[in-house]
Amino acid sequence: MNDSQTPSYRPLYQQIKEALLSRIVSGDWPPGTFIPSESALSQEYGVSVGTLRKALDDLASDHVVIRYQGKGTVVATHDNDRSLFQFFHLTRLDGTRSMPISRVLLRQSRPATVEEAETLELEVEAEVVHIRRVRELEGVPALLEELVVSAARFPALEKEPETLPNTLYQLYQQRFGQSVAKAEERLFAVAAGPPEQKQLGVALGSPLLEIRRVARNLQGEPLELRISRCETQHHCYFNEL
Amino acid sequence: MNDSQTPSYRPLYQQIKEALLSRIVSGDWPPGTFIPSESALSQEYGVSVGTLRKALDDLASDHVVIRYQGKGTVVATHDNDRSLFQFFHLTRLDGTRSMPISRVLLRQSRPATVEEAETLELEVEAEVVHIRRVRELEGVPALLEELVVSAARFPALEKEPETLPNTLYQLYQQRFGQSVAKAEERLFAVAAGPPEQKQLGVALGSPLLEIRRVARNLQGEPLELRISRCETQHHCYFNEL
DNA sequence: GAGTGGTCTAGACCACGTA
DNA sequence: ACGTGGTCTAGACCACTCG
Repeated sequence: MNDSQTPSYRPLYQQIKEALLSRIVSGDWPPGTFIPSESALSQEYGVSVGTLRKALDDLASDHVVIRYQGKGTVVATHDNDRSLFQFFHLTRLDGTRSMPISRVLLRQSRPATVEEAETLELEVEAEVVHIRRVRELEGVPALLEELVVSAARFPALEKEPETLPNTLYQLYQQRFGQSVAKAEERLFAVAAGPPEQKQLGVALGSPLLEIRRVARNLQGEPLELRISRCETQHHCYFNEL
Repeated sequence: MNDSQTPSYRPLYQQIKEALLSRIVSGDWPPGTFIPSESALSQEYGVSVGTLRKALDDLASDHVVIRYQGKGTVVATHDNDRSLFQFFHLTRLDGTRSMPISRVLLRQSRPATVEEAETLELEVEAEVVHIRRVRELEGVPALLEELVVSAARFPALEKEPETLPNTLYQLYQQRFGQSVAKAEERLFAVAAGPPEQKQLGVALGSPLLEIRRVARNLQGEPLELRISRCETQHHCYFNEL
């Protein structure tokens, strides 16, 4: 994936791609705005339309921008349907999706644990915001979620309005200028403990699906560590290969 | 994904892509062979190199062919490293992969259950081959796998040499001309039963990760139903979003 | 050096959305 | 009617592999 070697040759379209990406990251083109047309950009950078096009196509396949024929190219947001479902793999048994409804149980600021600091690449005991919530699918509590972000990167997140939006990533993007661009998930099977017993109404020790996700921004820096525990009687984690 | 609408307009490169795909499916170009060069194919089909190139790039991103600069374009096989790992998402906790070692416990031909017939799109009680095996990771039994395929599509599979290869998909491809091109996986958390207790050495009722996979060929027809139950103390299911 | 895929160009036309 | 992205062309040169 990463070339630590000096590439000794770097295609023009990749340089253009980087230039465009840096303008997006810098806030020059905020999420949701239309960027200049292909021909305008190709003139600005002094390259052919085809080369600029390849750069934009690359960004589109990375979900950084979305192209609409006849309209233009827009910087991706987290309220686009496609973007919403990029990070939510829990579906009904037949593969259809449904929107979860969230209820926040805990919101606090505290020092990071060693594991959290390491994962989020923070100083030891740096301040983090910790949120715990239950998410319902089809009206049934299905998920117990713990999530942790850097308090420095998301200042006063714990003081946000009582009703956090369902899609936290939208909040990260709009309030803090941090777009979740990619994530890694590790899945485990674990036994339900007292918290899950209480919140999800499952038996102590019954099997749950644990999803540990590290969400990253456009530059690849870790933004959020999220641990979800999910009951899989009515839903499952769906993945296409 | 699917256009059930009459498209009323179909880009040339998509038609070319289909034509190339049909030649691969038909066995005209078997897996592992190099197909003609871009310029040769563009002449044959009477289109520009750019158009033919776009068709090939599409097939490459579908993992149907693999392109090597300076060498040529080869029909994908299941012994390429990349193809091997497309369907195997179990990794060590740090995300690194290791090759599993398989031991077959059972191999029999029998009528399909209702669920199997439905999933594999077979007549009720059509004959299927059923294989059960244990797979070891790092020398520790980690997976108990049940898999079922159509006996008509894989004739005499149950009489294959005693030592089935580790990568069954390679066997499907080489012996039966069936390439697994894509798959859907559904993940659940389940409690270990007596078989898992015996084969994996885990406690009765301990949580296991269940992976239900339907593997499909290039045409999208279901080839194999596979149910794996996995212990997640030393390994996990890894997914990048 | 010959052949392959990868990049880059310049320009034409098409399909789509909006006004 | 106009501007956008999508397709298609023809040709040049570059980087890589191999004999």
